[in-house]
Amino acid sequence: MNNYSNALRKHHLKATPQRLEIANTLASYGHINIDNLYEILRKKFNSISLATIYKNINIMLENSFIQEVKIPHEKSVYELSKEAHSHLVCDKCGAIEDITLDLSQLSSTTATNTHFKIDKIDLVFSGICQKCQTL
Amino acid sequence: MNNYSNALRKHHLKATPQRLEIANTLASYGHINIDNLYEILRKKFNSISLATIYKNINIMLENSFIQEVKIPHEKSVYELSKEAHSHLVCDKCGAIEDITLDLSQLSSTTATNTHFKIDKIDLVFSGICQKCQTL
DNA sequence: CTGGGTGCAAAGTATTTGCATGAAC
DNA sequence: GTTCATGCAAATACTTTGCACCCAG
Repeated sequence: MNNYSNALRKHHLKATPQRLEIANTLASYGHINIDNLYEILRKKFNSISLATIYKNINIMLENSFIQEVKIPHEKSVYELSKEAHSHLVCDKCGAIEDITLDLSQLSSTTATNTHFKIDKIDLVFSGICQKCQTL
Repeated sequence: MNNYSNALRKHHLKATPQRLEIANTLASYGHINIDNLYEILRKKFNSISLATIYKNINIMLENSFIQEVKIPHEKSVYELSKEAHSHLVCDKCGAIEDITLDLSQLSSTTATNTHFKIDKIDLVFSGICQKCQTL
């Protein structure tokens, strides 16, 4: 279990026990939505407020400590910031996996064709994971 | 102005004036969120209810007459169903453009590497459109 | 200490539901 | 005629805000 105190402070966030637990939970689950995060944090802090979760998620997003991932037909999930990557979502079990792809070619071709200056690519593959294919 | 009566019926949706106007509005705007759609429809049907908008958007999604597009940091927008394509979003003016890309290579490589059976790809480029670059 | 975070309650916003009426087919 | 859509009002769900108290730095 990593200690995220310094990481939080680097992002101008005080390292409170609630925030450390959010960081640990994101680290161990990979991706999680607000409601699940709240349920998990309640086990450790039985009086934690949903407002605290929202306030922290919002300020962590503003300070780029975490990122939001928008999944088709689902509530947004959140993950710790890391190098750019894409996502795979299983439509059967809901599992979310990260995958690092080289999209530089796609990006530059698209920039040329559209005259957009491209800063970011959000890419989500939906399908059926290996485990669910065999069920 | 296309007539969407038959298209609606093909998707098992009765062709009401409200639905026809939703279809026309989506066609002319390309992409639109719930609130803007409501404001536009109110000009034609001054007593239209927001509940009607929500009910129609939901049933049109279920019947695949329209698709939802999730844009980073924005409310979802909706578009008429058409062949698979990706989106470009301008972070400055909010403009959304369609682009058709051949992602078959990317898709098959990813399927091989992850053992996912991939059904759908949601791809959004964020950046600055040509117009906003010159301002 | 001091600024900022927490928890609670309340407010605000977004979305869905139930039902009576009315329109599509 | 029957089925389903509409509009209204109410209910529910989701998210933010204000404030008193408390903790991290």
